[in-house]
Amino acid sequence: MPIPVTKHPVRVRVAPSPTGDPHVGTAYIGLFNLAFARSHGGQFVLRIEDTDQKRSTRQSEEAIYKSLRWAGLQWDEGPDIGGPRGPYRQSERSDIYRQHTQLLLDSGDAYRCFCTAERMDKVREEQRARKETARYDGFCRHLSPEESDARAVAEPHVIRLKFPQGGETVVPDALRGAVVYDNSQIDDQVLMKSDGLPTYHLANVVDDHLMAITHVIRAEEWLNSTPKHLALYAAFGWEPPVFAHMPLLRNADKSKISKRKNPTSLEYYQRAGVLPEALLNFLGLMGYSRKDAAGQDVEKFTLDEFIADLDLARISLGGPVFDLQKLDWLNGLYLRAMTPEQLADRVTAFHREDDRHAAAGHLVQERVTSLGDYFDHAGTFFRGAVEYGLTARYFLVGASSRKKTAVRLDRPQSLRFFERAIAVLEEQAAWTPEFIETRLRDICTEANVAVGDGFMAVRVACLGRPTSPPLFESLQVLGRALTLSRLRHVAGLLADAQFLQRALADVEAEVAAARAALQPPTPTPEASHA
RNA sequence: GCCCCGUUCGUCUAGCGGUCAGGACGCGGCCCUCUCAAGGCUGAAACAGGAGUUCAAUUCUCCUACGGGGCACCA
Repeated sequence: MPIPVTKHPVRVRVAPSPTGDPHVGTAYIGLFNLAFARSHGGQFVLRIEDTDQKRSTRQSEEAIYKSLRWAGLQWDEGPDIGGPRGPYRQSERSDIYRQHTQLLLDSGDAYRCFCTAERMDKVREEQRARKETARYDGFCRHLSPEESDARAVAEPHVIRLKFPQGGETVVPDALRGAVVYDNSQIDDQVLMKSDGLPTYHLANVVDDHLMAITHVIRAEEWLNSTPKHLALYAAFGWEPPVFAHMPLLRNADKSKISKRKNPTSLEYYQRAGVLPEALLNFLGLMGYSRKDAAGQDVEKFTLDEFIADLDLARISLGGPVFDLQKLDWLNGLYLRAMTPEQLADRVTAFHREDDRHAAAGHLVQERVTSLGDYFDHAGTFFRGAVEYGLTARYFLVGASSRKKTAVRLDRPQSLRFFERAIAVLEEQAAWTPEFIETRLRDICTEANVAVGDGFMAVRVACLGRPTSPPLFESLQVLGRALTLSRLRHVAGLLADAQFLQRALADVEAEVAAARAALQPPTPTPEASHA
């Protein structure tokens, strides 16, 4: 089934929400959107969905630009570069949403809802008690226009879509055909929040239309809300775009990819020395595959080749597990394909453009004995995961203490200690040594362990060694993305009850092998007879 | 709980009624080799289960199971 392309030019978009780190899922969806646009001579738009005032930050927005550019996903129109259909930041489009909401109010396709949060909670509770689907009960749906207008003056309210009751809605999905929904399953979605800002559903439909988006290629998590979007297009009298819902990237346990179980921040990959072309190549293998003219599977390809080949209809819908091992292999393939000069240039550029060196130099200066010695001390700042051998024993918080009275945590307690550390360091705050130190001290106190012991556990987890420059400055240099990924990695290791035993067994095996190598060779029977 | 989507080696996938079910990562073995990688060769490894349609089902239909997603004044 070919993807319908009736309108020209093709216009697609990626619409991240600037809440937290730039996400690898954004790059994944961005890649397919960009490639689709390019392969049809169309445009790729970046829109910032910052209607959640509480969580959106400008800092996160900047990080998204930086990371998407790094990855090589350059947009044709966006908040930072403008374009004919702007503004591209939803927080700057409030008037547009207000006008369109008024249109729906006037036409009777939307209505004001004065229900309080308390009432909504109660309704939901009752529905749950009766084992019904929790949905809005339509309490305000039939208020008279007069009452609605009168109360609107003083009472806080939201505006809801009057979703058709009865019948069904068919979502034509370009990847899976017609998906049918019973309208009774769908409730009256809030379109405008009481703060006067639109919800995703309204903003997304209005913007997609005004920005002349022809194909909405987005993650599968949106499939179930598409009937509401279709209802909005209908209420406005607009022609809906073509929808294609991509499978969700998964963790190893098949759940939706999450930072708990995978590095999801694009900054992580950049700072871990992953080549952007390798990352895109890898993402292009998720749910998709290609063959060469001879029918052989092709694993390695450039963005241009991906674009030339792209056929959305070939996307496989099973959720692909994001496998770092294969990414590593691909990255190595790219590195090996370079000439030595190219490799040197890339390494040099990677380091020259990296802000870690200025601070790392400061930390390492007192410890280096030569220029070449530098990376012995600073190398850990420029890698992804670190390997732990015998040092894994420090993960049992307290294992480093020489004081007999010191508290030592067992494995589950240590795991909780690390989880706590992750939680406090995740907090949206400036990534400074002061912030890190304060938070880590707090959790040591909470856990009732000596700060030296707690810090040692974190040091080994994040830097790989029990000796390092001052911890907090080091973590600052390492950066939030790498620090958290290493802490999460260790938490994952600690979650395995057998991990430490296995690490110990590995070490013992190594020692045994070394010992065996030291033994004089036993004379062979032949030798002794001779 | 309700709704929706999905299900081929551990993982990414090819397959679109008749195949020894192919490739890739990872894993094992062998070769190459001063080490380690890389590279070459090679091995183990999958159609979730059950009905039906058909001369023939991995492929089509239905049911079940399992996985995922959604059911917010978050996106």
